[in-house]
Amino acid sequence: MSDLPVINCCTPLAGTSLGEKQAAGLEAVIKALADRQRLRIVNMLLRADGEAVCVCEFEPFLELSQGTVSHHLKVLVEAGLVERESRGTRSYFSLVPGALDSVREVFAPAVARC
Amino acid sequence: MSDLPVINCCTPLAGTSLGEKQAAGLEAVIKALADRQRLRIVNMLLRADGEAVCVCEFEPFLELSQGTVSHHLKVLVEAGLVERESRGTRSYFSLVPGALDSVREVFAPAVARC
DNA sequence: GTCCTTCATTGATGTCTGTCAATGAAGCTG
DNA sequence: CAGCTTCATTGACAGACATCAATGAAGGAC
Repeated sequence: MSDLPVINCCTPLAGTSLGEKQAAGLEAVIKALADRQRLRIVNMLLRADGEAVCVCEFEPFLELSQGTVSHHLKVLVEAGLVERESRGTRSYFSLVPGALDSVREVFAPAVARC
Repeated sequence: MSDLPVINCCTPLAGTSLGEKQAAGLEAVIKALADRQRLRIVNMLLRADGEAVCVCEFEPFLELSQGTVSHHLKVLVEAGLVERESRGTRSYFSLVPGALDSVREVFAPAVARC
């Protein structure tokens, strides 16, 4: 599982026939979002409006063990939706600009795109 | 697992703090989309442009056993994304109008909505 | 240097899920 | 009616995944 490119723009679901391989790529990104705790993480990051958020802020909100929080963040990073930044002994996370937009576009109707 | 209402409009992720319960509702819908075969089904339905599609058309495209195809369609129906219609001995499926739009709106940025 | 804090990783465990083969139910056709 | 077609459901099984507790790694404070 190398680094997944975030969904290619101009590849909406309504476009041409979706083969197994392309579907698998899309699946990887959507799977990263298909978990309630990770949705809450994305929710926090959206509300932070671009600001990076420290791991220590997620933990009390999610009420999960520290290791589990770290796991969820890793999943989001590997999906290309979130990026990590180290500051001293802490880690800060923020949304990759435009990543969620790409997800949104996948479900756009079959009209003019990009 | 009773019938899931499709995501409420005006409930974007960028809105207020997402609790466990709300996150679980969203999770259910996105989980239904987080499978490559179901993505391909949605892809076919989008390309059908509102027309209902027979099960027997999905099967050769997906190259899965008939029972598995039936399973995937059931998941999409229970998520509120797709609806089933019986004609004689056949079943036809189509996208629930607006359902994907609701998914899209969930990932909208924190600006003007609805 | 030693200690503490913060985070990542590992290993273990129980649950969920995608798949198939087999069976069941419901509608046509003759 | 009997037989056939189409689809849904069931049972079984392997693989994936969310979670925790425990351990490891790296940076700051003293």
